[in-house]
Amino acid sequence: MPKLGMEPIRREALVKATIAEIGQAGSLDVTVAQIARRAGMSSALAHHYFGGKDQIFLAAMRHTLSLYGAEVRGALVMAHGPKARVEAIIRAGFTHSNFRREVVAAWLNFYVLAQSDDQARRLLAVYQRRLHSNLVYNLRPLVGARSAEVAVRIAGLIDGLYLREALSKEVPSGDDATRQVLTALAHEITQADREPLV
Amino acid sequence: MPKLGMEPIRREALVKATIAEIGQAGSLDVTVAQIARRAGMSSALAHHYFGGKDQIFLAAMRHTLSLYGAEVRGALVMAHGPKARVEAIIRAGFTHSNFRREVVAAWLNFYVLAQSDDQARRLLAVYQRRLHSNLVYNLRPLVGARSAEVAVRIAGLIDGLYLREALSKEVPSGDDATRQVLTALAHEITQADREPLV
DNA sequence: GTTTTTGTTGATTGACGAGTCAATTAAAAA
DNA sequence: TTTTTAATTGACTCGTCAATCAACAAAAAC
Repeated sequence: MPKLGMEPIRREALVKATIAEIGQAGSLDVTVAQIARRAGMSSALAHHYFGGKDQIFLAAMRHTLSLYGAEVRGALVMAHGPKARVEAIIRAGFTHSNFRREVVAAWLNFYVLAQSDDQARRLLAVYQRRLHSNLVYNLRPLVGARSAEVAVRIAGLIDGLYLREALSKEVPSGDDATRQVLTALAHEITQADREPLV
Repeated sequence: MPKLGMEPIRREALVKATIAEIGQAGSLDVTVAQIARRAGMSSALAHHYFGGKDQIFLAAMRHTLSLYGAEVRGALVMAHGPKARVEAIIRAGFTHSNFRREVVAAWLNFYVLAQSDDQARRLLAVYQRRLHSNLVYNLRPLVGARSAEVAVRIAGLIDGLYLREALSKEVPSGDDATRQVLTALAHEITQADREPLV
């Protein structure tokens, strides 16, 4: 039955199945056979297309990351003005879709992987730098020269609240977290207004 | 050679070895044999005292957690006045010792485990609640009724900055992170001074 | 119509690892 | 002194899993 051009289809199916399996297990403790079965093929085929388990994981991570990136970009095109843009970035991180089991699991295990796997760490750095420069750029009109510093706090707060929300409740509320970050942002802006020359 | 009363000694050695192995691997992907060898005993003995791998991990997590708790408590007794106490809590999270390889690995894998293991999740909740109420209590004189809300932001910022610092650089700087959180705290206090009645 | 290329899998290998158990040692209790 | 109890391990079982490979199927190229 070899229909041609199966490779991209198989790869995508495997990536999705990988994310689903990781989400179900909560860890990277999933076998190639499980992934392949969910993707509707033999484990040998998974090895054939990806070469090894690590490659499959990396591809899954890249996919999760790019979904997040797309979400941020999508939110940004609909936002006009610096404040709306910063708010869009914040909101994008706490979307319902970002709190799905699989996505949380992907992120947490991504962090774990980043300790030992250089490729994972680099991927993470890319995402963080993009988010950071996005924030810095749009914060400048709001908080002036302190922009870079403020961006660190906002980004850190996003990550920290995401982590807490994802782990503490069964049904995470992105709205609570969003409100918290927006409040912090408001403080930063107020602060800037008090020291307009700094 | 059965000297009596070996159990607590063996347990402690196993817990320490577990943390060290997790730190070296960066993940929970360590074998009981590895742990036991590092602790200077056979793997059978590890099973004898702990019953299984999961129990060993849980004990290691509890140990890491209690070390952190002790650090916070130690910092608190030397701090007088609400502001100094809040600052002490913040500083305690970014100590050099908290950025050691093994400790970072323990925390990250703890988060991963908390998704699927109920005991781990409960342990994490305990730590978070303690930190939260500590913050709320000491923040009240500083920010009044907003205390609870502010505590969420401070705690979130601590976690987020810790995560970023631990993963982005090879040599994490607790000082940078501490400064960032203290600045955020200053903003919150300023904000409180502007709305003294709320 | 033959050959090459792409897709596909069952079967197998080789390694590893968690947990068990019977057996050994020596201290302590009786 | 005999017996119980704690400490300890080597050897073994049973299962799992990543990775490989030979072989087969069908479309495309020649």
